[in-house]
Amino acid sequence: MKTSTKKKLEAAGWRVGDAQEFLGLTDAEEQLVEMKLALARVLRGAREKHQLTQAELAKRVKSSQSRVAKMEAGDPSISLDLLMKTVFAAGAKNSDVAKAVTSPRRILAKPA
Amino acid sequence: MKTSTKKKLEAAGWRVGDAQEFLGLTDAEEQLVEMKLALARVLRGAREKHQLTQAELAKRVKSSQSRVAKMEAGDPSISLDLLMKTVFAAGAKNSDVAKAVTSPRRILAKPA
DNA sequence: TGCGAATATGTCCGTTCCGACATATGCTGA
DNA sequence: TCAGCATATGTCGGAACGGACATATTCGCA
Repeated sequence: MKTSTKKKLEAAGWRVGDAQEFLGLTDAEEQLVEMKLALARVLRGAREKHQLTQAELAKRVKSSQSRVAKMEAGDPSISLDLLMKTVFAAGAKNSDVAKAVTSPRRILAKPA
Repeated sequence: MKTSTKKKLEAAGWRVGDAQEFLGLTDAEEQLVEMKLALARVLRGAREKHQLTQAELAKRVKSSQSRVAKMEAGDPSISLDLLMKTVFAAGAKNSDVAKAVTSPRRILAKPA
C-alpha cells in the first residue's frame, strides 16, 4: 500500500491491516479449497462424459490411477497444477472450468 | 493438430489417434501454462489496483516478496496453488480469474 | 543527481507432492 | 457365486516447490 494512502486512512481513524489481512488470507485459502472441490467434480464429469477410465486418463497425463482417484475425491495431497492439467486432459471445456471458479457450488457433472 | 499435418501422418502410415492423445496431453499442459501467464497478469493488476506492494501482499499469504515477484514474472517454479491463492488474496474478483481461464490472451491488468 | 523504496534475481535446504506400486473394496454380468 | 474390471486407499523414495535470505536493479521524488 502506498504510504500516502495509508496515512490518509490512518488520519481518518482506520487501523490499517491486521484483521483484514487475516481475513483476506483465510478467504483466499477457502476460495482455493472450494475451487479445488469444484474442479474435482468437473473432472469426474468430463471423464465420464468421454467414457474414460481413471487408468486411461492417468496415462494421458503421465500419472497413475490412484492419483486420479484422489483428484476426484478432493484429496488435499493433490496440487492445483495436477488437477487443472488433468481436467483439461479429460476434455473439459474452458467454460466448465470458468464456472467452477465463479460459482463453485453450482458445478455439476453432466453425464454424456 | 493441423488437418494437413494429420493427412501427412496418415499417408505415412501413422495411427493418428495415438499421436493426438500425445498432443492432447501437450494441449493440456499448454493450456495450463497459458492460464498461469494470464493469472500472473491478473495478479499484477489486482495488486496495483489495491495499491499493495509485493512485500505487503507476500505477508498476506505468508510468502516472501521474491516469490510474489516471480509469480508476476510467470516464473515456472511457482505452483498454480500459490499463484491462485495469491490472486485471491490480492483481491481479484472471481470473474477476473474466470476470464483468465476462458480467454487467457485477452486478460489485461486494468489499473484502478 | 542521489537516496530510499519497490521490484527483480539467485541460492539454500526443509517440506510437500509426485509417480510407482501394492492391495483393498466395489460393481456388473455370466 | 465369483471372475474381471473399475475405483479407492496406503506407502515409499525422489523430484519439485516452498520460505527465508542475500543481493542486484529499477523507479520516484526531494
